[in-house]
Amino acid sequence: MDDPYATIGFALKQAQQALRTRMDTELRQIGLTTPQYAVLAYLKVEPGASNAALARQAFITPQTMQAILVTLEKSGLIKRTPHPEHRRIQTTSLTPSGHCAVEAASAIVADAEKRLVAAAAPLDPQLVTAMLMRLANALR
Amino acid sequence: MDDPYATIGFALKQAQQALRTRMDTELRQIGLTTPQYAVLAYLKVEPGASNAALARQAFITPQTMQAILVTLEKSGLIKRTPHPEHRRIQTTSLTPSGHCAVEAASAIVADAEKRLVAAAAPLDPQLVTAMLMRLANALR
DNA sequence: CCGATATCAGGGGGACTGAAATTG
DNA sequence: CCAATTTCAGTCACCCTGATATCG
Repeated sequence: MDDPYATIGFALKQAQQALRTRMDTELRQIGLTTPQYAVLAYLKVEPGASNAALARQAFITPQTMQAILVTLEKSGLIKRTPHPEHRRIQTTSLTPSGHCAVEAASAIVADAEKRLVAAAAPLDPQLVTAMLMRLANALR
Repeated sequence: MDDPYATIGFALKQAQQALRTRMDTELRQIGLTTPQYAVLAYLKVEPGASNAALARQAFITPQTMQAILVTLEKSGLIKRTPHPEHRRIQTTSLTPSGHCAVEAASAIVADAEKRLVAAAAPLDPQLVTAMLMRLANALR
């Protein structure tokens, strides 16, 4: 391993860090962090998800997700209500204000995605996405 | 943007997070974190780099890099000596123990990289690396 | 009793901004 | 005086482990 900077691992880290930094900077204008946006975006598609389910989806511990949800609930972007049948479970969903935030964030995220797609050329974006998913799965 | 999970951005995040989690877990056995390893690996190739130079290379602030270097110096993995001509500048280099740590870490990192290369197939690893660098540059 | 869920408590590494001192 | 470097101080979101309580 002569040059560690010519590896997929390092390039992956730098690309993701650039994305994270950019998104954090832009999303701060509407009071969101990148992980917070990720949760909100998932809740838009899958309303009613539990803390544990959200943690599994994001590959983090339930305790970490719990902290994120507490912050989002304090901000009034989500509401958490006990599950009708399993009262131990808290179902999570977006508030109207939460929907608003996701809407505002989507413009920012779409712009970043557009840059990524352009930079991936001439590779097909879908092919790149599929390849990245294979990378993630290969490490678990 | 109907399904945010079919985007390059999300796939990039998940792939890097999987890599980060795996490397953190494995590197902890030799007392290193991923960012710490990155610094050590860079110092092996470019001995004598300054704090500011390291920060620029990693795209983080000098203050953040400073904290990482302080920890590494306390651990005895690096030594910092004033620059012979510009006494304000601290040149950084690996100690023998630091070289040892990089050596031990390289086996771990090489294993992860091998998995990545395999998962990237049938795409050429060098092509993937180059594409990821383009992604990073497109976001700055 | 066990498994899954939720939550409290504590800690740590990494990232930022702001501000100050030094040096060339 | 200015620019670059280093460093101190403070803050924060994130992620972890451990422990506890509650359901089904």
